[in-house]
Amino acid sequence: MAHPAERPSVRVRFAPSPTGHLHVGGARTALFNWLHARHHGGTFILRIEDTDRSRSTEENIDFIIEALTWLGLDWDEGPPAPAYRQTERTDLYRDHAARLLAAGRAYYCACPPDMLDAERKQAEAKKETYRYPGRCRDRGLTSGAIRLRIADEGETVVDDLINGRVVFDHHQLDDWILVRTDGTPTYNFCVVVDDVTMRITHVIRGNDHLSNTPKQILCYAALDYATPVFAHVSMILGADRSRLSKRHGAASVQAFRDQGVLPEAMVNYLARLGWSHGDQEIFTRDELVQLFDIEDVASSAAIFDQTKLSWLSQQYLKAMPGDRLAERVRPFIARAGVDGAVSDATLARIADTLKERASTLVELAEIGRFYFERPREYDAKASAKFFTRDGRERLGVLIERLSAVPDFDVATVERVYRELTDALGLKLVELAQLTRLAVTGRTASPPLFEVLSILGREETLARLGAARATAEAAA
RNA sequence: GGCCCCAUCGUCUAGAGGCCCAGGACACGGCCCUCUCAAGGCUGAAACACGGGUUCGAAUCCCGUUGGGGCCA
Repeated sequence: MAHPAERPSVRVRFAPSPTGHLHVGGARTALFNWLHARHHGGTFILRIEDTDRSRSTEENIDFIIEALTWLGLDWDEGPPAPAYRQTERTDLYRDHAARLLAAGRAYYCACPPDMLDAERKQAEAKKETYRYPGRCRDRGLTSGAIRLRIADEGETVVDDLINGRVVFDHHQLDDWILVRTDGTPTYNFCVVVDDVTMRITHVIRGNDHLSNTPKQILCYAALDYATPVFAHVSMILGADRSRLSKRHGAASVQAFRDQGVLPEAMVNYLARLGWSHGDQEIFTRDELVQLFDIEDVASSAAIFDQTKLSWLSQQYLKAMPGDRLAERVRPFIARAGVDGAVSDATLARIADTLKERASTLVELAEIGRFYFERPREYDAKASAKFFTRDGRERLGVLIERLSAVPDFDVATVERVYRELTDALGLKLVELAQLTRLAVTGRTASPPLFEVLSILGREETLARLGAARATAEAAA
């Protein structure tokens, strides 16, 4: 039995390339890393793989940081601290290449590209995997590209926490390039050096890197470093089973943030995509941390289902207390071009009536418009039905009664309607729909008495009066 | 093209040889509740890709086929 102290603590990293917004697939990988770290009380590291200078921008780095922050995936090491970007680590790559060279585990290669090209084409024509034949292995060159020397025979095994044992025959591998002739290190080499120097214990990343893993394992060995444990997470696909991209609709974290999906819902959805715990669908963050095990992640690809995300988002909306929801929705009301100048307390009441009718904050702001704006027009079909001579009279009676009532709380307003319904020999629905149309312009809204009470007596009477005028004009 | 990964309802998944003529959730249909719309409750339809093995017994193990995805300066 090993003492806890003897077991190295878990160190994981999320290493995105800042070439755009944070993709939901990347977000899920980040989440799994974060959960793994938090579950084991380990360290979560953010590293920026910005070696692709042409596509990496400062703006994109900010986007990624913003998205991770929004999701609540905090990192223990990483930017803005220095040395967590590949462009700041070039010395490390050079030093490691030099070490490999000195130890004879790597060598310079001066084969001209067109020669290599021709050989590759030839192999392809023969339906074989192209392997660099190792021509420069023992030439003792002192310049050119740097290649890793690997054994011609044998196999390299990736023991993957998600995919199990994956065997690669060395006949499929070759002396790959660590550093290009122009001195720039290749992706696979940077990753190894970074993971090794950051003492990463578990590499949790996308499935698209599984094929690169044997090369990397050989590089760890050449450097005399222990290999980390690997876990390759499947990709997220669009409805047509191709890799999820913008053409499938929203594919980035910020797109969902802008739609007004709650980050809690996003995290929950992403966690459930490929991972599960019995029949449970809704998890608090603490539950996820407690229950998550990388080995329970499914190996098959998953299709991103916006509909289910919406459902989850609504579940979170519904469960959120009005006052907290009010804070969240304010910016979305402003963005909808609505003058939402009401007190926090009123907005909280408003939010409570809206929250089970919307699945995003954008929707919520939209369906709540009527609280802030008087109807500009009335639903045509409904006004034909309700703005009749009878309707006009009933509006008159309502105005009279509601003016006379001592309070304007929900119970009082409801009592007025119940009594009036009885007195006129009507069904509640008839007066309710008439009023709803008058007050909101539509036939669907949150519970009417709540709405009237929130609007207040003055505003209610004004809207009722306007509707009556419209009804008169139409008659 | 070579190599690698994957394959349970439309979708996310449970299922680690008998508990499964396959369970849950989203979406969809019906009913109930109800001042409308929702929400909620009940309920219905819906899947082990195909073909061979192994085994007394396979969704579960093996092989192949098909399909999808990925990697290949």
